Amino acid sequence: MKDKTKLIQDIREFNRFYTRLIGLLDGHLLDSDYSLAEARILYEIYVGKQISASQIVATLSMDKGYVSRILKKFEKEGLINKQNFSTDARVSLLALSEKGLKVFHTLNRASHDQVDALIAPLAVAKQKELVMHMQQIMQILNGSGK
Amino acid sequence: MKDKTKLIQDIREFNRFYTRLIGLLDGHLLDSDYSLAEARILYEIYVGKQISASQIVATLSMDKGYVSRILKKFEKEGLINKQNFSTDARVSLLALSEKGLKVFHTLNRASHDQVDALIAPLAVAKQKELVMHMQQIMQILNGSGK
DNA sequence: GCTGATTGTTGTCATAGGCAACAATTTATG
DNA sequence: CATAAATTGTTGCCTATGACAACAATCAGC
Repeated sequence: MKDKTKLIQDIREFNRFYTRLIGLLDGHLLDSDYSLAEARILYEIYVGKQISASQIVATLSMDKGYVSRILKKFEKEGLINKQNFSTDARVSLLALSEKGLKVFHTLNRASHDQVDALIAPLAVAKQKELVMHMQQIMQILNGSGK
Repeated sequence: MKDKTKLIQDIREFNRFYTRLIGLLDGHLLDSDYSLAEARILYEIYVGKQISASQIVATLSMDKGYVSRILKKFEKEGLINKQNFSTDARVSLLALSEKGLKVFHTLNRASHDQVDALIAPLAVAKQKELVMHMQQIMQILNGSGK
């Protein structure tokens, strides 16, 4: 069982590597008016279509007070619409407004371009290999690539 | 060139996946007395053996004022030793003290155990596959797996 | 020797974001 | 059915995070 330690060390090396990479991507991205947390929440609302605050809290592992404040800000800026959830009066279902969609697309484009620049130097075959490895990792770690 | 967009989307999905994963690992880890930034700096000093503050700033992409303060705290707590660098009076070379090593090993062990728990459910063959994919990704992205 | 770059320190400040108390509601349990 | 326990979301409070700029000391190049 000695080389289990080696495996773990290798994984942690990758974690450090990817922490740095994501840090660079996210960091440069944030010349926008929105924080990383805000961008992630915006993304969750976008894909969730009709999503509750507690779902966002769960999937992003964020503090519910923090999320509540950000959502309030979004609402004040007119980025989201709230809608009552039929069977539970405590929850509202959130969706992006037109303006919210515009902001999302702006951030989305910037993030897209970041990744584009990252893989631009690679041959297309390498790019495909890269994605394949990523999907394999997701599949191994949680049993689903999607 | 339509499927370059698809590739980029897949990469970004992996980035979100791994952001969440690292967030969970790091988050749970921080029941310690040290912040994530402090742990990362401690790690850099550990592997760098004799490392300067500016090197830490460069490799971790952190603000130099921020790093300076953390190093001052480390020094006050007796975690590191400073040593004059022969050919440049501005820089000090940093190394972990005995106490610093102890703290590092504590954090290191906790981080190790986190990863251990993560891969524990997997068959050994799957664990090896996982590491292989990670190393491939590092190699593709920066031309070196180490 | 002077000018510009580099290393590190410090002051200042905005914000991020955790924690706990709370009201409103829903669910479970007797 | 009534009461207890759990859940959703809001808010107050507070500390740590971490950016930015000004600065002194030193170093490198012309």
